[in-house]
Amino acid sequence: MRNAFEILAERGFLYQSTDAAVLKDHLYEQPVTFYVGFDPTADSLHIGHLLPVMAMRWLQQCGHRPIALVGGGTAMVGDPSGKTEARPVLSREEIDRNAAAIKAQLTRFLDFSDDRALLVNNADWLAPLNYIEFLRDIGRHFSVNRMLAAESVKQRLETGLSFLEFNYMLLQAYDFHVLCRDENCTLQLGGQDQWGNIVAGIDLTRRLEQKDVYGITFPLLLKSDGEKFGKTASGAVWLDKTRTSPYDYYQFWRNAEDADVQRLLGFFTLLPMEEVNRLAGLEPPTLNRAKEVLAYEATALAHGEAEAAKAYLAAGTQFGFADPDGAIDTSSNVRSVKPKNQVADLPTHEVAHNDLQTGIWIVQLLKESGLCSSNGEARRLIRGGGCYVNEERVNDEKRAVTVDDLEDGGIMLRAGKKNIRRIVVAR
RNA sequence: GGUAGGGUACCGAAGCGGCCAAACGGGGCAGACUGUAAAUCUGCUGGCAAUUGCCUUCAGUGGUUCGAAUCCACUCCCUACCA
Repeated sequence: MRNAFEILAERGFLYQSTDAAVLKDHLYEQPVTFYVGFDPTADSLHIGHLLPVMAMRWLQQCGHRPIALVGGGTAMVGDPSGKTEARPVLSREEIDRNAAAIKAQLTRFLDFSDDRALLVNNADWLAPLNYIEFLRDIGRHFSVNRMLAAESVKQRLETGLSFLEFNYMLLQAYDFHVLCRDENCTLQLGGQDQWGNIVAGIDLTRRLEQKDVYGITFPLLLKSDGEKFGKTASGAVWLDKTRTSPYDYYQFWRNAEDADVQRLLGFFTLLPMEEVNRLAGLEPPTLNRAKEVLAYEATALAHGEAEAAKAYLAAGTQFGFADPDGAIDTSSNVRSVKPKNQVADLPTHEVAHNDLQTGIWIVQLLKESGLCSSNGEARRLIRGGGCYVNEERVNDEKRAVTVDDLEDGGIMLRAGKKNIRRIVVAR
């Protein structure tokens, strides 16, 4: 079996790590238990969480055991770092509910059977902590001088940070120690901003357990132009299909920029790197095939092959297929999904037959179908020439959509180039 | 606790009694161009109604005024220096 460390390195997951040679050996010698922290602030993961999840998947596939740690304890005190708007303080019930939902999503990526992966909540050990004991047993091991030297703290020092925020490092370090003690966890992974906390955890664990433990950070995922990744007009891209439909999820990946394709294939698909490099090296127009593969594979991981195929066909019917003849070789199953002559399986919006009979005001329909968030926005869209009914531009803000617009049992409503709803009559 | 400076729309940042739904930049959306890409150019960017209108918004509360984001009082929060 190939070494997990090599796989992560080759796919671009490694930003920093503790001594690479030692860590590599460590991952060679035995199955290793490792952990990644997640904030239970919502009942769904989004694309921003996906990089660690994929890394966990690779590690698990190499025989190692993942622990997903939900930061219930830290969520109970709120987030100090967002000084403009503090993260809401969550109750234990909310956290438990969110944790359960997150676990359900992780199940698509990780195998939780027979304790091959764990989900833990740090509230279990953080909440009962006694301040005096914590100071005595844990606080004594931390040097404020060293903490101040940490890059993350240095930056915050410019704008100021509260004592609570300053303490996050101790709490996270404590997490690592607990997991090492109770689950023999010897590796922590996290975003590149977590480096200081991870190192703190390593130091603490070494002192308290006399054990060597390790850390890895991931690169910060940005678009090639330096913009934040994973945000769209309508906010975050969620893994929950009721928040982000599989079609929209597919489209998010399909709309990747040229310059990002290689990295994204490495991170978010399971294709071998030779193939990733080959696909990413395709000449510009056919490079779109690589984006289709990316979108298909990523959607298949999150929602299953059937949903991925549906999204692929729907999007392709709408915008065209990059490689209809299958000339480009790929190991992805997308190659066996053949375009059929059928009504594209687009996100739909139902309307009552009566309403359609009398006619539905286009502005209202745009809003109700979720394409626009207000009537004003819908009007602006129409004024800007971005609204289409059945591929015909709408110029009249007063237009009504009626039964006469039905084609093949539905009405195509489009906002801009890429946002489509198929309006159907509710039965 | 003291002193000084701040809190403006998604973000940054002007405005400092009426012409302010609030300059400018970024972001976002749309149009053109394209490859469902990038870059570029153009328009839009609080809500409701819609040919001149109404409503909500400039940390919060209360006041002065015909009229406040702009003045006053108190409260909350942030930043810096001092203790």
